[in-house]
Amino acid sequence: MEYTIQSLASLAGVSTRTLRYYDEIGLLPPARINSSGYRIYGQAEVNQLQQILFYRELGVRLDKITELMTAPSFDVGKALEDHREKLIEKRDRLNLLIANVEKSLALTEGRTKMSDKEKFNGFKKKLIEDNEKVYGQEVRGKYGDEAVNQSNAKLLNMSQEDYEKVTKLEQDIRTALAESFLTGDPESELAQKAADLHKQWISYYWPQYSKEAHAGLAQMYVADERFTAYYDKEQVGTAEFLRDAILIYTK
Amino acid sequence: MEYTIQSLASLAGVSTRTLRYYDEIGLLPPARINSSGYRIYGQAEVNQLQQILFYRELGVRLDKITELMTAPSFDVGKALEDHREKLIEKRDRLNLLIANVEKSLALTEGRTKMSDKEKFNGFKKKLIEDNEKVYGQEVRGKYGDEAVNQSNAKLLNMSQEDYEKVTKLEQDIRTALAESFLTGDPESELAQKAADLHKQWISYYWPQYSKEAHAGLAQMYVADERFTAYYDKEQVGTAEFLRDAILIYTK
DNA sequence: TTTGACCTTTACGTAGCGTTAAGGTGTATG
DNA sequence: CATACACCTTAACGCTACGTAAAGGTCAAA
Repeated sequence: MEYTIQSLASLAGVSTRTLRYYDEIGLLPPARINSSGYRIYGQAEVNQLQQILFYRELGVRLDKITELMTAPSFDVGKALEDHREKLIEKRDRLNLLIANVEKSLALTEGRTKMSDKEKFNGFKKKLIEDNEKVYGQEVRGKYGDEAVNQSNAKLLNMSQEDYEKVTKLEQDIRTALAESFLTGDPESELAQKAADLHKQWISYYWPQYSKEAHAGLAQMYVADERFTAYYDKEQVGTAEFLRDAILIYTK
Repeated sequence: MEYTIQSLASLAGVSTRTLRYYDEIGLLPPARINSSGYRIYGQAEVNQLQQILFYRELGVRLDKITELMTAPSFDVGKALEDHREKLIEKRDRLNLLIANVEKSLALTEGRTKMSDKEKFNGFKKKLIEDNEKVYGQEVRGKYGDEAVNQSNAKLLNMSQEDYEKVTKLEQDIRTALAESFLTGDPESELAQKAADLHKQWISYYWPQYSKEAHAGLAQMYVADERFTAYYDKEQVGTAEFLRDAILIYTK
């Protein structure tokens, strides 16, 4: 299949000016020039353009792309794998930004607090600076990075202060629960304190607190074995006890 | 908290040149100038800068940003919601690109075929062209409040029949989730199906279903490591993916 | 008092095109 | 046949969002 400049441009979603410019700088010369001086592109150019657009999407400068693609060691398969990795990183960054915007929304509604540092989560793009390392060199970390990335994402989104509070709340809940469980009375002051702590705790994670949802979660603490196992770890029956305390609390 | 130009720059991950330029074009003048002529930024400027960076991330031109943010009708909450929407669109585009690169990889290995048109999937960005529509206009569809489900409270004790249904639902969710995760797109039909199945599932436990509570639970799926561990057991990132799917589902 | 990390303004440079302008080519239609 | 019209060409200037000096004030610590 052969393409004129416009047909290739509209195929790829770029302007004809862009294609002429890429020709001008030697990044993507057409396969041939016909008798009227028209640029004619072929299959190889289609594939090269795709490569170029991947690099461009990742913020690589055009002269760098030229350098990379004209190198004798250029390996399409390897390049594609690099693209994949970088695109996933970029998506992760976007996920951070989305988490950021969501927390900022909660902030405007007074549902949470946010440190100034948090407000710029996801914006700092070492990504582009790192392009040289990634595309210039061979070595890269393994896929384990992704797991680390994602687990960090949730912590990053929480200020250090918040994180400490949440951790302390978890501890307090466990203590209050263990003690009040001994009384056997979910209406007792201590059991209700545990329920209240629990409310505070979920308030860190939920966009807005409601009694119904809290009660619903309590039901699930018994229905869902994941929870049951967690709460009953020390003492069988604790999950059920907490559920009862919360049901009373939210009544 | 007050910031000098450099402290704000490093906080936000931009250059001091950028901040001076933003001052120069009237996009972000400092809160005040001290006796030595230094720019001093305050809390309001921190928040404005965050807004600016969101717009910039989405490819909005600086003069347009100035125009938007100095308008008397500018509403931070509304802007943030727009950001969220556009960021999600951008992430969707990235997911397309990732799918594209993966298919291209398969192509180089001779495992598949690919039309020239497919090769540019995800590159065409109507995104930026649409910015005016999204940011230029005021009116946005307000998501209509769904009539509250006034059904009776669910009984904790399930019938044998219910139990089987619930067990099957759990299995279905896992399957739908695992499959849709591969697409990487929480808006995909399959991912939304998973979210719907999840709704049915919690409806067995909750006294009444509400979108807010559902969304809240979704948040917790990422925030609470018990859930995260459960969903990420087979595939890291699944909890996050489910959260995104539910957040879209409940929007 | 000197160092060195800050800050200032001014000004020129740049990447990656967008946008005319002035003109040639190809073909379908009156 | 001509003429309209959608294509193509080169040339050249313009633009955005800064990067990068250069030349010089400010300020806390040594």
